Amino acid sequence: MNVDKAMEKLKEEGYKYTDKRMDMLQLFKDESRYLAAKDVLEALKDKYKGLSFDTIYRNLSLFSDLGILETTELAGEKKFRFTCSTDHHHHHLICLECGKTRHIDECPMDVSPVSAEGFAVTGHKFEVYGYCNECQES
Amino acid sequence: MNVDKAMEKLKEEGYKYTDKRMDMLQLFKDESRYLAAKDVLEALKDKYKGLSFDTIYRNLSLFSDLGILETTELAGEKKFRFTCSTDHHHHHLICLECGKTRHIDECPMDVSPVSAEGFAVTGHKFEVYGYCNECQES
DNA sequence: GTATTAAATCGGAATCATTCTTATAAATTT
DNA sequence: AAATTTATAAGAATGATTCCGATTTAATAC
Repeated sequence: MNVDKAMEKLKEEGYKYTDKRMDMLQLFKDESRYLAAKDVLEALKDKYKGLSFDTIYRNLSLFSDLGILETTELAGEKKFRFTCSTDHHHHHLICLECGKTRHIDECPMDVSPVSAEGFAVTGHKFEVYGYCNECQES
Repeated sequence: MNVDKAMEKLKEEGYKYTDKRMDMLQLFKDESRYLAAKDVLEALKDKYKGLSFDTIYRNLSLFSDLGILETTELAGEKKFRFTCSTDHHHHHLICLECGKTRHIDECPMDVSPVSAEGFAVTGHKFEVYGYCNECQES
């Protein structure tokens, strides 16, 4: 996934081109880590002085619906990152400080599938937490 | 873990005996599933008319600090359940409707440990979601 | 290039879960 | 029973997120 592809996808689906959307996507591209809504506001508020949370949340949720962003919930906050280009299902090692990630290729559901009689499995979450190089120092 | 042991633990640690704590613990014992603060309030509000969220949250957090309750975060809510009696590390299959659980004995971190150079791992989360028998019907 | 239309944005209010504060009440100790 | 310490109620405060009405803007039709 990259910015151009994402903007194309928006167009295909009948959504409009706006500078704010473009800049939001560029931000996720540049950062390539999990960001919260407030991080996005922080990054763009200088360029767009009246930028509202509503706009950010609306677009984050749109991007995530279109598969442009991946999402997780960490410490009571929704976090978003550019969908990884690796097209196969995978998980992440996540820095609790800055949101930076590393891939985990092996999915526990493949290695030893979980199932239970009468229980309809619909999804799973596997995340490993810690602190990245840079964040350990501070 | 059971109600009596939990109340003993409270006493050992210098906390006071109150009917509300006892009833909260009994509730978790009876339900044996993940409950949110509002579920606890709902269950006890008839017996204790002025029961406040503060009391519930304070006690939930105390119980969880003492290892009496396990906790997870689901759909933006903190959820709590009686700590499983199996004393070894394990995970859960969780019903998204009612919070009922099944054990998953195998931990993905044992099967194929995740590590990464320069990344200090501090924890992980593995949960499988779905719908239990009863909740599938409705 | 202007008019039309549908979608996007702003600004602030509303909501929801959770935490904090201060005064009062209850449990434990003496 | 009095003194001490912890627990509680009630409501205010907080933080993240969503909703709403009015306005603006992008895409499309003319």
